Amino acid sequence: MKNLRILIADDHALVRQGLRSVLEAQPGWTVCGEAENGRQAVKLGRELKPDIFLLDVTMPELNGLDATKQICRNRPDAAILILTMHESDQLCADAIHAGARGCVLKSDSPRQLLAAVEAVATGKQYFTRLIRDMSDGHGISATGVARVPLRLSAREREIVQLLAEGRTNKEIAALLGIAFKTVDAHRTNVMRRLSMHSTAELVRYAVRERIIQA
Amino acid sequence: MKNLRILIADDHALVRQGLRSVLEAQPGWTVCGEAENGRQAVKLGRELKPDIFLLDVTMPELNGLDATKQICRNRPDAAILILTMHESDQLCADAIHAGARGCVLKSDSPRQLLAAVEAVATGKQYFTRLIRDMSDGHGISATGVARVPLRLSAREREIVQLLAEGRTNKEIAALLGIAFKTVDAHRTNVMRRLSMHSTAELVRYAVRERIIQA
DNA sequence: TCGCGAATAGGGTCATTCCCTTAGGGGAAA
DNA sequence: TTTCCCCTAAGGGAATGACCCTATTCGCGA
Repeated sequence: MKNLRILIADDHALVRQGLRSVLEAQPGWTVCGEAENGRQAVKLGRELKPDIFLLDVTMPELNGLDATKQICRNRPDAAILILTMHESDQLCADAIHAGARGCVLKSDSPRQLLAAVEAVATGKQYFTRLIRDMSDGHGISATGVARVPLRLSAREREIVQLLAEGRTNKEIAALLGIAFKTVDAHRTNVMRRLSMHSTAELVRYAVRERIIQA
Repeated sequence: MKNLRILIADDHALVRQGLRSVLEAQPGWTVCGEAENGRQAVKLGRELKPDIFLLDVTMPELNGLDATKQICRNRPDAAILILTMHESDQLCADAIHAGARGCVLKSDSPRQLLAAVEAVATGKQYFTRLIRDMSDGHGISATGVARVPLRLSAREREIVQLLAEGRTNKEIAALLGIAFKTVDAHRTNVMRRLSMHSTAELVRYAVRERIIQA
């Protein structure tokens, strides 16, 4: 692996320290700067011209996604890796749209972070989503490289919302004027696609994806 | 400074790595174990008997404050330092009440973390923010009508957390080493007191009350 | 035109939730 | 000591959810 200069941005100093210690353990890799918000990251990016940007999503003043957009305008070839606490399909989609090449979780292992940095440095994409059972084969490969973030159809979204609001299949069927079994089918489909096994997980998904408010 | 053995608990691997690199840079200090949730921290604490516990607040299965209470029962002399993302007077008060000796923010500098560890190791307290005077009334509404705060007991909160994480009564019973019917009783009690009628509502409650993260 | 996927509907089976009642022991507070 | 709350536990029963199937209709786009 060639030499790499990396800029890290996270509002938590202790997290920055963790990232630095993981990244600088690789020969040839250096953390050329630290930012504690998105605005600082954009500014330092112009000055230091790093090879890689590693940006936390939630930062004061300017968040990671908006920072990504600005950095992409300044430096279209920049390799930007988004760092997030919660896994979210919507976030992955937003990150791609903003111009990021990848997405890593704070709960991922140092090894996964290194793999992600190496991937985006060589022009590839890297998304550490859990590997999901997607029968169309357009899902996520075993290497963690994603093609298409998972999306729900409008109907599925509607039903997930009602489920997450605490309604039963039967109530939803009555509300929507469809059969109980149809509601059950939608629920089953969604849960299988998302690799979930309980209502609780579905509710948390709905909150994460802003389908409902907690 | 004498030798110190430290146990760290945080659900984010990259944060653990950061804490480790900061702590182990001190001569004589070692991180003797890592836990990714509160339950694991309690278990490892019994086995490894560390001098210091460094516990994140928000963790799956068992949060840092409830873990603190359990560790204090096992090892009354343990020095427990709470790690949190958001600064909050209420949290500091809760941490003291649970038995912690200090509170550090993830946005604090490595230097502050080291100072905090050194303080609690020598029997002192360390809080990065002052604690608000908590003498003002609790449980009485503005109209003067005594209101039951609908607070959950520690055991109930523990079970609500596990339920909201998607576990079944049976799984929780196995995890806590109690009877399935006891878990069911706790769940039923909580839901009746909170006027809830479904798991979904319970999950949303848990998210609102920050018992779990979405 | 053909194929695909979404939405609809119905079949069955087994596990789980939800709600009721009752009850003993322990600890804290009065 | 007595009272009260919490944790523990159990039995029973109705309702619901979780997870398998297959199948038809419809609209969109290759």
